[in-house]
Amino acid sequence: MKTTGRDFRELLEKHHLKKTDQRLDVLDMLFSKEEAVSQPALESVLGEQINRVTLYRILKTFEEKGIIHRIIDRNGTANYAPCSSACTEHEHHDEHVHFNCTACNKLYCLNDIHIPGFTMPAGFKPDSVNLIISGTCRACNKK
Amino acid sequence: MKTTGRDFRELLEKHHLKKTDQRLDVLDMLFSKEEAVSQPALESVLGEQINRVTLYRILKTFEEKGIIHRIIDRNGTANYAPCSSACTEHEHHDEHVHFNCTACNKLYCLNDIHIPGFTMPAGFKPDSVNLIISGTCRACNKK
DNA sequence: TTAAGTGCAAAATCTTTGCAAATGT
DNA sequence: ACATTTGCAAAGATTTTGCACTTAA
Repeated sequence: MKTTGRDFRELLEKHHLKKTDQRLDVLDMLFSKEEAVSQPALESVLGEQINRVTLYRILKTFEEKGIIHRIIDRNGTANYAPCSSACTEHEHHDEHVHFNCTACNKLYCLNDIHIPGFTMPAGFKPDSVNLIISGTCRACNKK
Repeated sequence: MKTTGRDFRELLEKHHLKKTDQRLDVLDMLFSKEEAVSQPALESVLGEQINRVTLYRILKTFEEKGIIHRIIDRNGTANYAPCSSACTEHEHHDEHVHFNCTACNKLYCLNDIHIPGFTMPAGFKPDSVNLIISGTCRACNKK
């Protein structure tokens, strides 16, 4: 069940979730990568160990608890990545930029890029900003 | 078939597409609104007149020709809106900001808001930027 | 022990594909 | 007339739901 150095038991405990092997596997996969992981990727890697339906439910639970956040890429596919520590059950703060590679389709979290404020037209009240830059990533540009 | 003042026949002609009633209906609906129209909305309004499969194909064709562009909203649902005149069959230039209302779920094109440039990490080559601001829109804030 | 979590089957959607019939030019 | 476009049926994919079984606490 646990394969990386990190232990996620206390993370689950903090959110009053039971520490099942399936949940630990999902956390293991999501926290071990630099980039966000697509739902299809999660399915193909964890498919042997976790039922597809269970995976849906785990991802939904984690998102509601503020453990991970969902980013829809330019194809409409769901991708998941760990939340910053500022996220709570009630509000997500993931206002960083994402980079979606048009070649390999990977979705990176660019935590260092700052999103500027925008002046909205009268009557529009902004809550959050979602910014995805498409292009070719470091790995693909080397090929 | 044609219900608004505008006639889209020459638009279709320009792109070497046949002027069918179904296509004119879709153009009619997309060009008559300030905001982008979701695929479900298109289906429910045009469902009597246009087969669901045909709608998929029309939207795909229009997008490929650079007549409309697709915006995936925060739920992963496809929305469509007319392209700016700068769009061609080969390249889309729709780098404006979209506003997705969390109450009514409408997706507005905010053509006046400028997207700034971003400094990318080494190795990442950006092609396009997709920026969606979520919040409550003018209409919903009045309620 | 028992509430929470999982797996399976099946339903409900969503999207694509193949082909025959209809339509625009 | 003929290539394009549409509609239907059906396949494929994705997501949700109900319920019985299992497991963590």
